[in-house]
Amino acid sequence: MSTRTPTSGVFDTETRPATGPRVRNRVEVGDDAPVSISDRSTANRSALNAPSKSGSLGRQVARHLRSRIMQGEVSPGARLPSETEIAVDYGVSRVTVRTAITLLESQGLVDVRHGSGTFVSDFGTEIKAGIQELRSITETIREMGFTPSMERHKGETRAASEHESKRLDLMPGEQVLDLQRAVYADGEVVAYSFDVIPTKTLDAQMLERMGQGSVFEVFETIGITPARAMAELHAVSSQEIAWGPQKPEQGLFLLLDQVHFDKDGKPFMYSKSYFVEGRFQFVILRTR
Amino acid sequence: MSTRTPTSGVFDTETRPATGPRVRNRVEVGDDAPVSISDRSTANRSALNAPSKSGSLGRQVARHLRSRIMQGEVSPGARLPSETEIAVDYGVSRVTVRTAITLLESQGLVDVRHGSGTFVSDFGTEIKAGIQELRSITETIREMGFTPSMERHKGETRAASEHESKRLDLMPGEQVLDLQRAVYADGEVVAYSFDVIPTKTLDAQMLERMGQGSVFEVFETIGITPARAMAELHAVSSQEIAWGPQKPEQGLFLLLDQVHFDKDGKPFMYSKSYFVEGRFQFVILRTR
DNA sequence: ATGACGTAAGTCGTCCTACAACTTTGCCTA
DNA sequence: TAGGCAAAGTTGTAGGACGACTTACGTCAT
Repeated sequence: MSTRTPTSGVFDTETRPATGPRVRNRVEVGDDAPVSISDRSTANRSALNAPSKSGSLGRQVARHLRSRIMQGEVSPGARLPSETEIAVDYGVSRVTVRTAITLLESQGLVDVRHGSGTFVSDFGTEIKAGIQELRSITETIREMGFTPSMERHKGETRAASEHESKRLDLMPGEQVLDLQRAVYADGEVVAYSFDVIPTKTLDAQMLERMGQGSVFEVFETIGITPARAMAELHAVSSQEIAWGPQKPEQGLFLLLDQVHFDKDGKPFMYSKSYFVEGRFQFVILRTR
Repeated sequence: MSTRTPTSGVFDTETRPATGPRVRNRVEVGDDAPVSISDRSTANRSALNAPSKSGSLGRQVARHLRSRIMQGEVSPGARLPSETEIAVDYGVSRVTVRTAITLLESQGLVDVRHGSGTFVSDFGTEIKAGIQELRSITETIREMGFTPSMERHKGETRAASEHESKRLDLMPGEQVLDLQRAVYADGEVVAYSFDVIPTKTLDAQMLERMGQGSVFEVFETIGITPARAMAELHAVSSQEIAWGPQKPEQGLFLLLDQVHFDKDGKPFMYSKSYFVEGRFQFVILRTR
């Protein structure tokens, strides 16, 4: 056996913080001969069924490992089980585990050291507000522990401008939904959002719902899944952007100018998000 | 043989745009038995020696593939050679090629489709100024096709401020090198760089060289390799930042406020880079 | 001639086994 | 006690094999 006894079982580390009750998943695999050293073996194979059905096996494992790390099952700086252990745990090959870990490493979440092990990055868990991960503003606000809300300032259909139709790959003069909203976190305005959405793929009912809740939720109901976004960053100083009683005095914003693409590479939304400087912290983990 | 003849040899694709003269790398390996079907075999194995000596083999291959893609050897949307072909070409195993491609995929540079092939992302090549990849400003400028240059405005040692010593994990009052420089691209100022470097790990000679060329090159000579940077983004409007004849009038900047860490997680530099709004395009590819 | 279908080839995804390179620990020796 | 050596553990790379998926092409019935 190990002479170092670093981490023995299924993600329990010596420096583990107070974690919630470990959910033991029933083993319902049954295809390969179970190694079954004791109870704790191929325990997480079944866990890959639930919400992470999509994508390759490696991606599924990556997603699952990621959520476990984010939930604090392993404290930053602590070592993960060896690749072999994880492979046995999930009932997959070591190759699959490696692709998963490579993915996590490229996201800056873990730190792989040759001959030593894979460690949870010291920052890793802080990057929740990171830009590079594609998630909606409200989602990000919620993850940061605030309560997000929206106020619709404008919502009408009009012809797309030349610039917009170029970005969205539209014919000139095509109709778009012009959505202007203020984004709040705990009642304080943090951003002004200007979204432009082609109406050709939407019916009247959809148009109405767009104004209300999360835009992305509506897209999901019609089978459009955001896969990528091409974003530009700019500093903007202007009095023409904000409105309302909480309009910031100095008019200084960080602009996220981006086009959203679905999984087929088709653009489906063009949005300009003006973040009030100082109210919203953008953190990026840059890696080699 | 292939009945489809998609791409045959070493990265030549049917839809390739007008690329510059293909630089054929001399084969100067000599350690492993050359397969040598003709000229075009294990051609790129040697290419991994030159500037990309560091990191695992997979990373080296990734770096090399990346530069080839960036140079336009394959046009966006076109297919890369199969993993097997690339493996033979570089004289490495398919496993290594896969880790390389996984890396490129996570950076949004390529798009892997099961059963079909690996394709260069439509955006991919536009991300040259991407933030998430950790590279020096001068390096980025050079990759964009401009000629970078620097002008040192200030370079003196002083005691670290409280804020700086907190970021750099220093004792209060410790000495730091305060470096203030203007960054030019083709003679036009694009950024103002404020770097703070603890002097305890540097001797007098190093301090002098810091002001001259690339800061990162000096760090490399003393064995410090930048591995990560934790960056914050801000919009700044101020007249106190720039200097010189090209000082921008409106004083609007995009601030990249970042701490650099080496591979051991130790901070070794704190820098504020003020990019003149409009002169430098920040593009981020956001992925799920 | 044309359209649907099956087939075959190509490519990525996963698995297995083995070994090399590296790191850490701990014991052994001088 | 200090130094070095050996062993065990871990990640990196290799080679071969097969499954899953995609695409092009030829065949066959209409």
